[in-house]
Amino acid sequence: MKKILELLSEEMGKAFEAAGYDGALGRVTLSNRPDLCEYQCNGAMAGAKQYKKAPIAIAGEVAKQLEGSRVFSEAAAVAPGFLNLKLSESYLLEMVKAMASEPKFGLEPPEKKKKIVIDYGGANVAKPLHVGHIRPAVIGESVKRICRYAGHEVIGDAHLGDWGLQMGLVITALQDIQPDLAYFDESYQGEYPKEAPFTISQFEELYPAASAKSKEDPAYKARAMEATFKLQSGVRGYRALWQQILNVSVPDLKKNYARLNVEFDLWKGESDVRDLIPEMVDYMKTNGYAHISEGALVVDVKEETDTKEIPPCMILKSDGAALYNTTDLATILERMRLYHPDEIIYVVDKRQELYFEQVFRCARKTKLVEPETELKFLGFGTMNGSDGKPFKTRDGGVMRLENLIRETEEEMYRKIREGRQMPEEEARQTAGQVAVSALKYGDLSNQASKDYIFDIDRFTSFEGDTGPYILYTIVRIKSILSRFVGQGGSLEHLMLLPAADESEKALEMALVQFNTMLQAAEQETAPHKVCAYLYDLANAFNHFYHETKILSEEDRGKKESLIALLVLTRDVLETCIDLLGFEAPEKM
RNA sequence: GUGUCCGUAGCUCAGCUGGAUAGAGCAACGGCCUUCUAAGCCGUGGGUCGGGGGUUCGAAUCCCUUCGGGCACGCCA
Repeated sequence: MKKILELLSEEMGKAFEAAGYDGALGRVTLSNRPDLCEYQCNGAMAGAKQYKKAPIAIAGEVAKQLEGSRVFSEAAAVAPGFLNLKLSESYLLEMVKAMASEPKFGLEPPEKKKKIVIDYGGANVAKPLHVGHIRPAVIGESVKRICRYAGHEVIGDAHLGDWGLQMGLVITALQDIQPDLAYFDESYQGEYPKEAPFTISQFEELYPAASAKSKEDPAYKARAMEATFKLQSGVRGYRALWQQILNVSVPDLKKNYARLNVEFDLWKGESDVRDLIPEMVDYMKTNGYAHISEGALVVDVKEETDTKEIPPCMILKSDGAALYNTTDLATILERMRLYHPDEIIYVVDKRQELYFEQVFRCARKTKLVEPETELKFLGFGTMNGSDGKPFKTRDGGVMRLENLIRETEEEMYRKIREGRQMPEEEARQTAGQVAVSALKYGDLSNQASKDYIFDIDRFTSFEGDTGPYILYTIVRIKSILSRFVGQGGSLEHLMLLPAADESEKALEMALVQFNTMLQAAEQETAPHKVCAYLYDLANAFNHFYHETKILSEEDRGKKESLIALLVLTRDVLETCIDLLGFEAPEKM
């Protein structure tokens, strides 16, 4: 179905035309003065100059055309030329009914169904996830769900960092601890053991220690680089050990992502494109795209229209080694071959914007992608502590993601135990769900591109614009519905009646905004719009709830209508939280 | 230096294809539970939208300028 503002604008446009004016002036927007009206149209003021007429006169003529309208119950011309509008309850009811009966609450399918690859998460093998990984995971997952809901085919790829120096570091560190392992014996010909010679918890110390050591000790770093080189050049033992590291690390990553309801369709990594690199480099050379500059192989990507200097995109370092650019470009090549996407979205730290600009230009210039392939950079800001600086633990270290989640769960559990009577096990489970909502909503309600301040007390609060508040609202609805069913009521085939009061009408108007909101969220890849909508809708519901007695309503038809409205509200709220990547418990 | 993003209430943030009295939440204060979850609802106070200029009937929103801050700027990812 069409969006409400489009329908209202069409209606208003007809009135403008009937009064002898350009119909395009009839653009209707949500009122910014809810005390005066529900919707407004400012077209009379916009058209005043064109028609050399006082805006109020135009508005008056248009308002006259709307007398007896089935859409607007009120259309008043107000100085200096506003058209203040109220929707008729019967028309609004038609909209709500249509929304309830149509798939996806009246969201129209996209004009063109796209195949989208979304690259998010930013995890590295053998390095535990830390708080810095929460944003790409949470934002990427939500964007994936939003695009998918909007009707596109979406492939989420974790694109693991599994091929760089960090692998060499971990291997070197392992060698120091267990030098006798068969993997390090170059004369060893037999099968390697099936069991990995290490556990995931060992990596937790191994990598940070190795990384620190390599910064201080050049000899150590040289060993790590050599190990990296051996791995990349295919030394048998190193490859086997690398595979063991993946075998241990990837399930652990999956487990941690799963706690945040983050699911990837692909667990590909940088290593997957290793064999494409020589071919790609050769292609860039033979087609004259790449040339040597300061010893390195580069592709120029600057353009006439640039307002700043764009450095060339480096394909190979002066020592001939591949780098991040190389794997990213090869990954684009691979994705085009395997999936041929219409769009690739990168959910990465916004500090990498210039870098990706280079990569995108390079991919275009070298025709790795088609001219119409969209390459989109979705940069996110830093998650800061209350001091406005990147979030740290109390002792100044980097906090593990697992610990952040656990601490949030503990906090939620404590609050639930304080405020509610609930069995231990149920309280634990509920705390888990509410904690995820707190973390995700706290993150997603901020614009992705901005830095934000992580405040655990604020996010876990049940008050205000928080995940727990949204869940609480849903739980309230579920509670009424289950009582209704318990009393023998059915949630099927309920007939909606026109809104009986202002709070009910306001709830319906909020509901009807759904398709508008979702389209904007999808087109702008903006999960925070879903959050803002959720909060508006939850507020509208809670206000309505306060004003309306539902289960004690004696008129059966009216009661069923109220229940139908509750069902719709619940469904929309739950759809929205699913788009953000969390879910509501039955009780809390 | 060049580019880029940001500066809105004490704090955290919306609003930015220009519209009426700039909105929320938190914090502060005051109301509302014999009745569907008060983890809720209603209300009060709190603002030179960093400063200046311009465009416009009208600017937080567009343009210019200035101050303050973040970030990026070829062999890291």
